[in-house]
Amino acid sequence: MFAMLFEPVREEPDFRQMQLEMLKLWEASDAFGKLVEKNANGPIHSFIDGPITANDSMGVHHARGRTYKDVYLRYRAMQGCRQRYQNGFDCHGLWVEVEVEKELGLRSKRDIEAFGLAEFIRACRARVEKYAAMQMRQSVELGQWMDWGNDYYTLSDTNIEYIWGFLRLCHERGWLYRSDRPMPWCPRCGTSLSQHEMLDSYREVTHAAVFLKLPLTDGSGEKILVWTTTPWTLAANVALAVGENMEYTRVRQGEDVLYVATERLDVLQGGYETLGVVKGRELEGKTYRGPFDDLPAQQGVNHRVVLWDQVSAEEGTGVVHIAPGCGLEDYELSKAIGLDVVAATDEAGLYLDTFGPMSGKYVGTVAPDIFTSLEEKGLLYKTEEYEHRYPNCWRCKEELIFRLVGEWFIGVESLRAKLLAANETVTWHPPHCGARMADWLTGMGDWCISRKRYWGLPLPFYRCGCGETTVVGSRAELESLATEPISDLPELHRPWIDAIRIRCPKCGGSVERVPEVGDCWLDAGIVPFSTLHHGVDDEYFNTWFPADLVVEMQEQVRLWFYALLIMAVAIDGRAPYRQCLTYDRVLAEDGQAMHKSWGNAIWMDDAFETLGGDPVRWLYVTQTAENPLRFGFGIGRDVHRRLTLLWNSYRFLVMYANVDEPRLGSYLEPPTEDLSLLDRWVISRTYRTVEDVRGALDAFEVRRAADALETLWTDLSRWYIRRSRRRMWRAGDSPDKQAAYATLYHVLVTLVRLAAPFMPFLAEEMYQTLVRGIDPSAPESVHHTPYPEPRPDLVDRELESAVDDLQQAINLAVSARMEAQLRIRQPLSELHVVAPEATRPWVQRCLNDILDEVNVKEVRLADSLDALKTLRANPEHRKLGPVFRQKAPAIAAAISALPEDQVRLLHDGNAVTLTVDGETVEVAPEMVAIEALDREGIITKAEGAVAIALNTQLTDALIREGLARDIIRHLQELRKDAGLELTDRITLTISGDELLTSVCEEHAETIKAETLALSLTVGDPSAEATEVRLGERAIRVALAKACEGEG
RNA sequence: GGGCUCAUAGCUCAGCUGGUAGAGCGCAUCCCUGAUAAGGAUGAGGUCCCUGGUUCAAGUCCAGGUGGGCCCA
Repeated sequence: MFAMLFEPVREEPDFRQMQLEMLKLWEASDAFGKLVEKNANGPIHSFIDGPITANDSMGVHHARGRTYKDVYLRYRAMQGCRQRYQNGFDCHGLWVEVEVEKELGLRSKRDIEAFGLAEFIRACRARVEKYAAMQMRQSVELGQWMDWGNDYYTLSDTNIEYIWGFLRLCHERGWLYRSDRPMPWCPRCGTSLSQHEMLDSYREVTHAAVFLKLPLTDGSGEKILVWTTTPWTLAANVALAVGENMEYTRVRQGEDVLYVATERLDVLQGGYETLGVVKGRELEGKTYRGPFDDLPAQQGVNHRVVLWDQVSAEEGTGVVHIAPGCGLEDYELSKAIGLDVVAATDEAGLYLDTFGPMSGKYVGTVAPDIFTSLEEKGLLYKTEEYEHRYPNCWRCKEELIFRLVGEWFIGVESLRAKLLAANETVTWHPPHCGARMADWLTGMGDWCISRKRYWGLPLPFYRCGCGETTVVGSRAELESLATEPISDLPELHRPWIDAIRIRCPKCGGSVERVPEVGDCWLDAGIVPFSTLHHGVDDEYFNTWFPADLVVEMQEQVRLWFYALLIMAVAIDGRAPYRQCLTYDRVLAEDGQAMHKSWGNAIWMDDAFETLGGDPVRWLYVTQTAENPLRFGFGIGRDVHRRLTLLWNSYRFLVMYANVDEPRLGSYLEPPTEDLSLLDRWVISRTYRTVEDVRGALDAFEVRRAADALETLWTDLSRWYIRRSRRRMWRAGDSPDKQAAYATLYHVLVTLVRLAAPFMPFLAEEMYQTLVRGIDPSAPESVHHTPYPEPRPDLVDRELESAVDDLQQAINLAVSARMEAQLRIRQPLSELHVVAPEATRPWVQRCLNDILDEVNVKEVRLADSLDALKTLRANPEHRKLGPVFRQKAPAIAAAISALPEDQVRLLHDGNAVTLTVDGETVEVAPEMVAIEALDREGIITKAEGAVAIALNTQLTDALIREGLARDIIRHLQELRKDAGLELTDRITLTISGDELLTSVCEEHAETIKAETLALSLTVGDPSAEATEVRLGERAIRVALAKACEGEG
């Protein structure tokens, strides 16, 4: 037994096992390290990784972006690029705090402080470390080649210091300010939410809305009808707003005279009398008695009617209740026209102690008390259930309130134009994300950067009683300003940082840090600077900044992409990225969103276990990035099946090459000797695919690249291998066989190298077997080989389109056979093929393929099928009538009866002379419509420019040959059942009726050759013979493995 | 209310710069078979969401509308 050429390949691919084996191989050979070394002097390709929140095990939705990232890093690496490969973990923020609170059984900020901040922070850090490690393992399993161990963590002091530097810069430029503003506020979490965090927060809820009548204080006794869906804010009312040009109707209802917008009169309950109408501007300046004027908080407030262009008549009464302490728009209006501002609640959503009997009550449940109070004061008109969209806390689902709080902001107005200009320099894929960014930049408000929480970067702001605010820009600066020498500051986090006080540079007073931490988008946005050593190593920074590529989810446009852009433009003046590739969400298989809490999320580990790494990746890359994508195991099975097709081609080569031990040539250089048209065709297809894949990847159309690959291996399997099987199967050596092997080998290896960035495990497995296994001097890993280069000289589009026509002809012929109910194994006598001018010479050279596939004895190329059809002339009565008048009917009858040779003349454009009723008339071609009919025994079919005619008539010889093929087919089945190897020889003894035995004798040589039989004896087989049924008939067969040396 | 996006075969989706509709899956019928728990062919007469417009020609461009999705307000 000689050594096999290739390591044998298992029958079915096991993608999970392959994944684990290749990971082991890479680890053992330090494949990634060697790649980095190999490309150390290559052209720079700078990719910056968006940090993943290290707060949970990864779900498959994380794999989408990570797959894209890895595809591009591997693609560029195979092009020789030098890259940084730094992965990032996002560490801070409420996400982590909320989970840690759950773990520790804490329910509020008070609980956390009682528990002890230092312990809490340590628990947060521990959670981040735990999940960062898990995510790293999962990412490695996905096949991501990153510089693991050299990851950046946004919790690092370095990252924090870079943000401090940025904040000080903002302060120096006058962008940083603190302001009281009504912020969306979660009473449970005790913090405001940023614009970023408001996403997904609105949901349909039903609230009790109230209509109340507020009396004017001009002595008229008239009242204004007002409506609100947030009754608790009435206690902070300072004004009523009306539309300047809106019309209000004065109505009498019982004791009351009410003002209501004319368009809203239907809100009135019961009958009323119309007294007149006024425009909103006529109401301006009127004063009224507020609903809670008796409260301490309301003392000194001047309640009046104001004009506002945002008042609409679509709901309520056309009069808007204004409480600047409880709503953003209200607050902005108050700033614009100088209204009083009344703050209403504390951190937990409880009324402040200036609210009399309501003090300490929770605003979320106070509505009934409010209604009672209004009722008692005679102000209540009516209440109703009202359904509307209202924001909830994205984390704990508590309904948000708006609360006047002091927060820190970065003013963006002076940056807006620069940001828009910088965005113009970025190439977005898809382009509309650029438009989305521009839209966001145009409408964005100032960036609220403070969070009243614990686990986050500490804002380095120190507000002195003297009015001076100091922004510390670095740890060194902190040390120089500190009141005491800093001896024990383990990290730049709360609570340790809170203990450091600084000396006010202006007055020398001792100042403590503000309690707030920063928005975690500051953490992520600073990454290009903190990881590229900005200001420390300029050469390094300028080498890698801006990034050539950033790949993130679409929703990150407003988030990370935005944070990156604003910080980079502020610090450096340039956009931090050149190309941005975005992708959409991952949905469950049924199109629903995936939610942990809905139980329909799929964890990465489960997906690996069930599908394996490459199928997960392939599922992603074969979908359009910019559209939402469905992920599920049903879809996964489909992907598995498609990849199996590629596996089968690989297995085919290995199996046959191990039998034949052919010379395979270089995997890098396409073969040139003794190539058949089929070989040239598949080589052309391969190199056209090289062009397509590179083109698509360069255009960031990953799906198009993956589709091109899949089409190639489909063509390879369904046509090249299908048509080459017999070339390999043939015994002995021949130039044609060598060419077939060399071609299949080169094409498969090229395909695998092209596919390597997409399916790193399968590609590696195939490369290891096909290349490394027989050539130890080849690169250690497929990922170390250069990405295949285009070879336009080998691409032959004419040949490819000829093969298309050829396949078309074969399909038509097979379809015709189906119609005639003639199975393929039954040989037929002849097939006529019409192919277009351009491809005919090629088709001519491929007639053998047609002979085989259609199983006919002869194929003829024809210009047209007309000669094979019966032509009939049908009279065109409209044309005949005007010319022949009364004779027309007779002439029409004569035309219908024309012999075919005459019809053919007409068909070719000639006139024909007829004798009708003894009279000679001439019929012109346009007077007839020619109809072509299939002749008995011939079926024709046409599609596009290709047509065929199949002769379906059987002869005795054809039938006998068909039987021989049936016999061969069954003998092969018996061979397999007997567990014989491909190359085992056999002996055959067959008995049967006279017809079958004579067929066996007649076709003995063919039967023996096809079944590797050394002998075929017609006679009485032994008792162990198997009966084989052939339709109505049967034969008995004894099949035995031939002994060594026999024959 | 504003911005973006999608609407193509039973299902999931392709269709680049306009030229007589495609793939995979499912289903049905059939074929092939030493790659074989693979592979192939054919089929369902698809209003390419609707209405207008540009054009010799429009899923493909333009306008308006309808219905999903995402986001902003």
